[in-house]
Amino acid sequence: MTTPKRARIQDVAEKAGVSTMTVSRVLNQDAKVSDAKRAIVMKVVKELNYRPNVAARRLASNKSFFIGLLYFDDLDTSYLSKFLLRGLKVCRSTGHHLVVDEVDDDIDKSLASVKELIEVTQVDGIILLPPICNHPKLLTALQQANVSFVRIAPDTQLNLSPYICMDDYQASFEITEMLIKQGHTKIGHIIGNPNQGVSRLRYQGFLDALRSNQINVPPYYIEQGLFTVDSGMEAAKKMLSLDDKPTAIFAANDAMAAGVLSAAHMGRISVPEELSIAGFDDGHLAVSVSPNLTTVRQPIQQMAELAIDIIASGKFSNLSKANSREFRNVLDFEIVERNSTAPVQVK
Amino acid sequence: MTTPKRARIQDVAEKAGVSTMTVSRVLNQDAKVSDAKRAIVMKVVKELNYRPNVAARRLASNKSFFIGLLYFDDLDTSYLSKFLLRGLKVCRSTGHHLVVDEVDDDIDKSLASVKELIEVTQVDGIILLPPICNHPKLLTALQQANVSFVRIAPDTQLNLSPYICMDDYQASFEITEMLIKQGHTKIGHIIGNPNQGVSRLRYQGFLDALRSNQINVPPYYIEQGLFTVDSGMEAAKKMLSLDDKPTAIFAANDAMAAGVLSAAHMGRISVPEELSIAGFDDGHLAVSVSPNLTTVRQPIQQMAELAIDIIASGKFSNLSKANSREFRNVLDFEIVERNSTAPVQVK
DNA sequence: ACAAATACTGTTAGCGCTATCATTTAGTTT
DNA sequence: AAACTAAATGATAGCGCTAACAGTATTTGT
Repeated sequence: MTTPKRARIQDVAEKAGVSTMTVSRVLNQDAKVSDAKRAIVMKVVKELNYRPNVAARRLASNKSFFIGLLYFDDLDTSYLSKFLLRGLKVCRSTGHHLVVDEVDDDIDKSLASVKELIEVTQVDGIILLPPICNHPKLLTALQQANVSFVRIAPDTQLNLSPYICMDDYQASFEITEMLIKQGHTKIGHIIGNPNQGVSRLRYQGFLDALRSNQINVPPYYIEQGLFTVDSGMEAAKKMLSLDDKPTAIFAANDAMAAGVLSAAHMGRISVPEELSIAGFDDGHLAVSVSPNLTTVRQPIQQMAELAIDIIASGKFSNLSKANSREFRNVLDFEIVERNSTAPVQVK
Repeated sequence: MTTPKRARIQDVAEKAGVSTMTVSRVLNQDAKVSDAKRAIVMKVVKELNYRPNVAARRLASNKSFFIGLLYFDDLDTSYLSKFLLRGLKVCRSTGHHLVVDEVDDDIDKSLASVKELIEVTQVDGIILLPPICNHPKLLTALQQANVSFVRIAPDTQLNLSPYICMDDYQASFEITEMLIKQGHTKIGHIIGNPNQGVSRLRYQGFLDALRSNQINVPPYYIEQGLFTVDSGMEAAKKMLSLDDKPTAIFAANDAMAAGVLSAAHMGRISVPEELSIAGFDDGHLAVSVSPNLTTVRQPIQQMAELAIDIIASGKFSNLSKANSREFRNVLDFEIVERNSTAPVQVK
């Protein structure tokens, strides 16, 4: 019965012929270690398959190793779960612990809950998902509590904290151009919830793609939506009841695109033959409807990794300078072509 | 600048006039404490707003306070995220930490990953979501590793571990009866993935509801599906191309019901006027399609709470006896009526 | 009434790691 | 080369909690 006891820092220290502190320093990226010792320590760590005991480290260092994750209650579960799962995975490797909390419209109650969370868990930092990453009261509260935070896809006060986003404008531009390349000129757009900045960016990208291709669309090809399935359906119903129907509709997210699809079904309009539909997000809804949606894939997992890395590595102090390279992180997106779009049918 | 330092166990002990061990015992539900001392300790804990330091507790008790959560990669994200979010919430209150891992078809690789997880994190227990809670190799591996585990909705080897489920048969029976009460007699059913036991149970509930209402349906009203949107659509296409169409279709999950809906749209069949559709699960898909689906709500959150409680409380030793009350947990479901079902139209 | 079992409470010694400060070594200056 | 500074390393003392055992009070049995 050989119980393969876990190696402790002392075992590593002894085998490497150094003190435990030196091992600790190597493991914590402390600069003050000679390259020679660093190398041998690393070697022994590998050999012994040593992994620091998180609890001991936490106890001794008085850091919580907790990271808060705040999201708004109407956030798409697909977005959330992608972020969460990757986040949990990264946390596992760094020994951190995600503390997830929901924020809702009752802002006072939510603020209280967030404060409680901070106090109880002593989080090392907080990640704010959209759209609450723009909530002024919340941001103020976090600053007052003196907690570091990283925001995902914020659209206001960009100098307030490090943030991670993708280029919504560019993605929107490109997916619109894709429709144009397929021969579409009558392209409609359903704008997202006006409370969220991305709606504006996506709308702008759409407009600019049209302009740079010398295409004009009439005002009734533009509808205001709310990022919900229903709002997309309503908007599409209007457009599709026109005599001069669009041949393609680009909705600012997948949920609204799904709504467009429903409207098309009801109106006996076949997709993609008579109408191409493009969405945005690539959540799981995109492949749950038929036909599957052409859409923009957001790099959610990468965002999660980066966000946690920023907090976990404690890069915050240097990041306060809003100009640091790591302060603004703009990640790449990907356009996913599926069956809801096709070249215009020539009659 | 009064930094409201966190109270330690010693502060509580002193104020309560007892030793730290007594406080510890009270906090850890140890029986051997007099009611009088227990009461005063509790009182002081409240007064001081004392919360045990998780790291210290973990270090001293040599328990990991980690709980593993294993899921299969094609599990509906809505199911997963519901479970996860509630689980994380409960964990926060108990000081535990969820470690989530995905299992896929490559069973050997997955087993290795699970073993690694167990070794690295020293989990106190593992929660298995369906359908992997039935995987023989995995179960064997866990037993060999001597890890406690709780299964959610298992359908084989029920004596192997504590489990939590709902009465799929009964729910299926009731939702079918609901259709019958609405006047439907031509009711179709799409069976779920035959690899998952719940498919059988739901099918059986459907059949028995018909039988107990003296309704007969022809064999071509029953189709085999795979729990996917596509399989539901294909199955529905067949049924809806019959001369003698059903007036209602009950699909064994929401994804297939969404497929039925797509098929109906394509076939220009209006829902619910000409066809009622019922699903099962009440994931977020149920309200993303139009019309929203009538379905069965699974008590996922409750399952998560219970599962974690079982592991966190370490009730395992006594639970080994398969007959213990806490071993088998069957929770209540709820039938959610939405707009995809309606009384039969009289012609 | 006294031994023996039982119920309760306290004492002590770490758990594995890092902060802090003391010490040693290497590098510079004059 | 002595005197000083800076860099690298080590020794020590906990972090806050619980396991293990040692008591002390209470109850039970005979």
